Amino acid sequence: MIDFKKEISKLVSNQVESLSHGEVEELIEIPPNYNMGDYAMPCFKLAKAFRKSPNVIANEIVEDLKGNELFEKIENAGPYVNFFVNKEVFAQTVLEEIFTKKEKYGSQNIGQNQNVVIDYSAPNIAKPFHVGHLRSTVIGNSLYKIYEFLGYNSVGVNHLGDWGTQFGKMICAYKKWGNDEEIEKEPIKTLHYLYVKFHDEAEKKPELEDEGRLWFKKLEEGDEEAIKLWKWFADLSLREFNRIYDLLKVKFDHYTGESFYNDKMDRVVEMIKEKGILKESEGAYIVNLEKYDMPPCLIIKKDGTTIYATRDITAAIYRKDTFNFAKCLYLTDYSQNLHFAQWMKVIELMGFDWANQLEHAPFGRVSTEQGRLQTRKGNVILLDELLDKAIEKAGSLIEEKNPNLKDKEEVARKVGIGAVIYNDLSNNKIKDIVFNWDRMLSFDGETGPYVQYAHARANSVLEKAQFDISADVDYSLLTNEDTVEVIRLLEGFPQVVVAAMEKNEPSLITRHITDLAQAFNKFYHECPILVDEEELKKARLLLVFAVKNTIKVGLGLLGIEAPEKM
RNA sequence: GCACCCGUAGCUCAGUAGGAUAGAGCAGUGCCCUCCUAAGGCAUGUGCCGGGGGUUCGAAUCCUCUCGGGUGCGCCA
Repeated sequence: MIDFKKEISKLVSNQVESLSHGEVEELIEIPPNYNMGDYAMPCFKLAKAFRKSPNVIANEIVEDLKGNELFEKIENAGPYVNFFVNKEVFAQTVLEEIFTKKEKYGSQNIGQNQNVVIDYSAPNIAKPFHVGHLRSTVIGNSLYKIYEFLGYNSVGVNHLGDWGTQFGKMICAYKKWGNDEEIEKEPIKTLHYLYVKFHDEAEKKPELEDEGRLWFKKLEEGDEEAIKLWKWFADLSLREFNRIYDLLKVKFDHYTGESFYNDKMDRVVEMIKEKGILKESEGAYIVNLEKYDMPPCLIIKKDGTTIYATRDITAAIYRKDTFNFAKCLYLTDYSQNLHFAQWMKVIELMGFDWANQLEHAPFGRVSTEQGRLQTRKGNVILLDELLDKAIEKAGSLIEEKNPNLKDKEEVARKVGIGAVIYNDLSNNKIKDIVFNWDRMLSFDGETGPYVQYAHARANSVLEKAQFDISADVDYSLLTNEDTVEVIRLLEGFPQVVVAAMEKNEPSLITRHITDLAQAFNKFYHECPILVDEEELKKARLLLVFAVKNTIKVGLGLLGIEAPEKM
């Protein structure tokens, strides 16, 4: 595949001796408007070195570059040199590449099989799975696929919140008010009700708190009854979580939650102590981080028990030992920024040279118009409810628009879920989200269904054509503006995937395939595909194939399915 | 109080390793289905880019101050 940017750098650096390849490549940009060319090079920065005005320099470069077959025109526009690529060559290089690579278009072996551990989702046992948890789940799932696509070996870890004082409280509440039948019927709802009730009661009778802590102590000491109940709660919760993961098509390689590290923390605390950085303070043990402008990292609480930082440090060491990762990524909301900065600094202070391979990728928080999501106060939007509503809406739209569709239920699931995932992956992840049902269930404009629809349309044309697609077409037929715009977006896709990985930002892909769908819809409207002229039909079908293929790859990287029909 | 993040059109947001006239979608209005899926396309208006100052040939983008919102700051995770 010809890289036009590189070709320009080559040309210019050959002409202008004092400039290297790389230097030129950094200067090249894409003009705000295509009537100014496909690529442009501003000459301001050369003005000083050459002691000439940028306009004169641009003009001279243009004179030197005349007559290159890759470009139909190289023009001087004030201080800019504008490059217009040869559209035929451009179409050929892009479409041949896609036709050859197909579902691998955009993939690369950047990772060289190195392991990347991705820690995502991590819901709390016995608590409802609400829209707040959705973000970590879908962002992590998407990054999992993106890293794989770029040649890494992704390891997905669900670091379940399955340990802590809260489980002592749960057991206590269960012993007092629990009913097995109700729990089996609606596990999380009932368990969560018990948990809330416990807190309400504890406000009146504080001694309940002690009782809860006692049960947690029993749990930590391996008390048979406590363990049995804890395990029961965990199994019930997981069963419900898995229903959601199945709907979302999200998978994990490991479900090693917090409890997994119980017997591994002593050794790590010992290591911190040996390094001489563990200090006693106010009855607890900390690592002082004053030097790094951070509050201390708490390792051991006053009562001798561990805390989540201890578990995170332990888990990181375990993961390094087990997977020898090149990178370990954590997807949580930004309220944990300080926590991650602290314990990662501790890893560094422990002398682990891989500390810089740990990376926290924070995202924004979800709230409702009523304010923050609070499970305890009932201000939650449950994920099952959201997913069900989205699927239901997709279903009724199918009834309305395409009642003869096959596999209606399956398509409704793909479209409904697609809308929800897309919604979460469409903006920069750091932005907060105020949940809004109308927005979430909108299927028009920049939405998942819009992109899926473009894909289904493309597929439909290909099916109707009954034609063996080939890359042996007359590329001079693919040079009108609506067509070229589509090809430009196809061409840009691989770089966007890389950027999405580098910034841990799936939304870059979301935006790009939305633009592609948009350009395709326009092309579809303007340029009839199944025309009588065989050569034109053949050429356009190749383009349609390339679009369908690229949208499908892009959606796949987001964890969104692409129905063939909808 | 200190630290970090966010502030762009009525709403939701792109654009921020400085570059040419700041872009989409939604909402509103008006067109387009004898034509490959109208979940679509086309047209139409809107911007002290929160505000002041600075750096620069050039700032939504960098620096600084300031205002508004969010988050965090020792025994929850």
